[in-house]
Amino acid sequence: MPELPEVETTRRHLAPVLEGARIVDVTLTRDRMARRNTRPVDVVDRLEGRLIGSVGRRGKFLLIDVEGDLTWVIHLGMSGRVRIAENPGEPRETHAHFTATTDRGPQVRLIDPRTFGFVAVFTPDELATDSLSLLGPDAWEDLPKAPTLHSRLTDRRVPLKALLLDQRELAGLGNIYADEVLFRAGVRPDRLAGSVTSPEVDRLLDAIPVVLAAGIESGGTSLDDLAYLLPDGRAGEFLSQLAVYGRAGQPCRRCGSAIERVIVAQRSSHFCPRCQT
DNA sequence: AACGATCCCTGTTGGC
DNA sequence: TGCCAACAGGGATCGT
Repeated sequence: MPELPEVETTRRHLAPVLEGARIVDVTLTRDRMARRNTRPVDVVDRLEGRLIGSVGRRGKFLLIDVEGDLTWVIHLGMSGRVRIAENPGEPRETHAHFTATTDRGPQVRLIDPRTFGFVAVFTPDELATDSLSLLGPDAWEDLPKAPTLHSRLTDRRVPLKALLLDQRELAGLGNIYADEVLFRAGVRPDRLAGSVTSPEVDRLLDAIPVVLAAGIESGGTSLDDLAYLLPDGRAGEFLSQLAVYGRAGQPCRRCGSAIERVIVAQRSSHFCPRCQT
């Protein structure tokens, strides 16, 4: 599941390929992938022939500056990945629904079997009215200070994990890294947000950059063959470092207790019953 | 307003 | 072996 570390890894691969390049051809073979634009054809028309500026990221969204005051948005959803084909002649992958060819040769492809991801090209007005504008601070670049986060938690009756997953509160954490952060902070995912103490807030804010840095350093988490891969086709290597996600029944790496799995906020959640309270 | 539930989509998995 | 229901989940949307 592409989360902040996977999207950041993708961004770092895309930047040298796209920045300063001109898009010479765009193909969209599945309209659903462009559903955020009023007309899917806008994605093609607004990219073709245009010069690309900086490749940025906010939360799990890639935000790419395009000549003409446009913003090219890519979201990977749950099964999306970017593939950089050095030669546009390379056979098109199954589920490669969108391609953009640069004047330098390489081709950027968006592959997404479940099509929960999307690609859009927004004018400033469209960007401002899209739900993108509701995104909270980026968990990597713009992590809030303890008093700010604590004030967002007080009086909230949702499970803490639900709040960590809410992209309007904090942008970037998904199901895997939320579980990993909660383990490192020693807090259960089903704890009510309003019950989190000051020391626990401090531990959460300490844990977030550590977990995200490790994920980025490893190139993200590739769960299986279907899942996320780096734009060069390699697998991310964070899977082997996961403390709790996907480890139900296995011994906690810290205390040896069996990792438990429960449903919180309609998502599978993994935690150590002894290390997390 | 806050919160929970449901839906979208399809490859994979597990039960019979 | 083959069939099929259940499952995975980010985010939008709807109901309470």
